[in-house]
Amino acid sequence: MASHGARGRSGGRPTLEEVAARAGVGRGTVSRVINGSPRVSDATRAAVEAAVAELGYVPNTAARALAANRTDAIALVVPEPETRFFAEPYFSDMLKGVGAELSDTEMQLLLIFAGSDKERRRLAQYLAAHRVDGVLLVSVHADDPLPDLLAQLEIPAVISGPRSAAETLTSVDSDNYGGARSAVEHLLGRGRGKIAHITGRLDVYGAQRRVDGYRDALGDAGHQVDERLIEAGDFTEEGGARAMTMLLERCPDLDAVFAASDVTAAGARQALREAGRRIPDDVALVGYDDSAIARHMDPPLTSVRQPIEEMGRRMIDLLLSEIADRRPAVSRGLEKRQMVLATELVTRASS
Amino acid sequence: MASHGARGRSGGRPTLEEVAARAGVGRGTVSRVINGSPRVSDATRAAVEAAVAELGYVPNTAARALAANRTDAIALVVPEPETRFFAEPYFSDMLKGVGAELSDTEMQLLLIFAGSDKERRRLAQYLAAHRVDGVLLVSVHADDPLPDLLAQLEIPAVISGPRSAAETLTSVDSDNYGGARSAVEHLLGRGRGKIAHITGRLDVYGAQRRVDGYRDALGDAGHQVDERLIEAGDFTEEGGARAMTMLLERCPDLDAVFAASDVTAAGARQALREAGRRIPDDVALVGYDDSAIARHMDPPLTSVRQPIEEMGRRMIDLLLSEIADRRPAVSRGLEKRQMVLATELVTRASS
DNA sequence: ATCACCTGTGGGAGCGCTCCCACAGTACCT
DNA sequence: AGGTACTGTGGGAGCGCTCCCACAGGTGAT
Repeated sequence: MASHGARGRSGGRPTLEEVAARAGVGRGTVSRVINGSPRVSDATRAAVEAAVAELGYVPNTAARALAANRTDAIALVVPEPETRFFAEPYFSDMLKGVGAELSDTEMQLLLIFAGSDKERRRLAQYLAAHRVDGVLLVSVHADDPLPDLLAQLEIPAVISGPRSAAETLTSVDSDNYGGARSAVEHLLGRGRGKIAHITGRLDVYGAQRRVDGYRDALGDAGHQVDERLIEAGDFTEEGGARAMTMLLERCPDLDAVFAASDVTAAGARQALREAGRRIPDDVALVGYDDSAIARHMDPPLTSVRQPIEEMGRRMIDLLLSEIADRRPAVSRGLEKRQMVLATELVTRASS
Repeated sequence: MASHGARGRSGGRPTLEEVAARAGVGRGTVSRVINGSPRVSDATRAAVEAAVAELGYVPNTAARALAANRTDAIALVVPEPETRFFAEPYFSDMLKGVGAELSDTEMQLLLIFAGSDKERRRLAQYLAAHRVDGVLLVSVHADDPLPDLLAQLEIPAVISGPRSAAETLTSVDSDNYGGARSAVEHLLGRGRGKIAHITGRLDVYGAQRRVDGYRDALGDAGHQVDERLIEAGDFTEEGGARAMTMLLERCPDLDAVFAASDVTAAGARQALREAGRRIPDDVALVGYDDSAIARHMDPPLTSVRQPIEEMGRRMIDLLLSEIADRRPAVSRGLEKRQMVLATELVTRASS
């Protein structure tokens, strides 16, 4: 009831027109002020700002979007079935970075799930309707058609984790190669000689890069890479346990394992226990992600930490600049659009 | 280039007007069809649908929002500094539920962080501008002004975790009282007699309810509640360790601990180890949340699982029905608007 | 004085929808 | 025959902005 009374005054929230009347200026001038145009005299600007404050004016997004043909919104597209992405710390950390970087802009963040076919069709409609100014893509598989759709629709997009070395989209990634190297070098430095590697899903580019880092770290240290010490995992605990079992069978004398994720390491630990190997006395173990699991494992797990929050921030930076570039029709050309951020090895009792 | 050719035809994406022309009907009729109005003949409907399909028409959200004064968007407001919420499994599970329930509606999901003051001011503006049709509120403290703001603006809202027994907002919660009871009853059933409780932050209503459940479970089993066996924690690992240390000092003969969260239990486990107590032989341990930590703890932790994904789904259900209720001006009155979902005890080796 | 060219400003047109009034057509009463 | 009451449809008005053209008034060159 109270609200009805309040609305009665002028029929709801103040409009730009009412602000103009109050400030004694035209509609165009108010628009210029709230959009930060420099072509307004100081006196006028002050008058408009006062009127805005007095009326508590807030621009109507829908009207603005309709008139200006932009949405001031970006979408974070999440491939839901990919539970790996939802796992701690990835998703929450990235969201923190994204949120932080977005907080001093006017941009909205839309969360879109693209797991099921139905959801994907809906997403395609969204994009076709240009309901967002830009898209953040995470955890995309090599054969996903989404990036091409985005390119075709000319929608600015940034991908986290490029699909391959030849990624065409702007991308942000952590240094999987360097991270793997640092893990292996750490183990070598601890005097370990027979270091095994349980890989991630090899259709994920980052997992491949970790294998590359593993190989090169060994090679550069003068070790011959023993293919029998490499076993494919899939980022899951079961996969880690399975791989570890096979490795122990093949090479009972291994003295260290570098796993492509903490969850994988947890599975490996299980298998090692069951085989009666002590960690780190018999076998040193290193994981990847520095998740809660690593901190709480027994013994606590040495792990490679990715700057995920920072990645989220950088993705927003790049996306916003792509959006800005596109607005004045002429793109600013080919800058360096593949960003790689350093990782950090967090040493704990497992190695 | 291809896309430019396609756009050239009529200057961009097809509009409702173009669909109308193509189908040989008026604008209003097309609007009725795409909004599912029953007042359209079957023949006309078919013609319009054909035209929509041929042109690949997708309604312009901005125009619709402007004309209809609704946004078809809801906001999930996240109090960011509250890292507890971001922790696994809470956030990701809830998001899964929310996403699933939203996937067969036209609603968009906006993620809004309301951590810093700046972000909160921005949020207030959002809400004042009615840029969303409804709000999902999670992890709200007793003294948060946000719920009142929402009520004042008459924006439909659903809260997860009521602020008190007298919560006025529609809420969805898990049965904290029952969950705690089941944990304590389980320990009693295992023959434990001196069961301690490390609480959560007591300014969180759910934490209070867990204390209530703990007390009543003991009382109903004919045990006198020993106040010295209750120690306040804060949902953190350090808090759990601190509380455990104090409990051991005060009551060295305790034989079980019910912790208000898995993280708290992890801290308690640390303190128990350092005091030389074996789990579960000397002291049984039960946590709350059934997080990754519980599964990977050594020994694996018995824990109370909350149906968080289900909570997300129910929140959306309730919110959508509130939004729908509000549309035809007359509210459908006071149904049961406080929903409580059952928990489940997951038994593992720690108890 | 005339012209050119700035800066600052007002306001019309139009973005693509929804809402609602008007009205033709049909059906069924009195 | 005239009334009343539907159903289905067309299209004007208007949502609150941005864009852009027009124009007033100032400044400095010719």
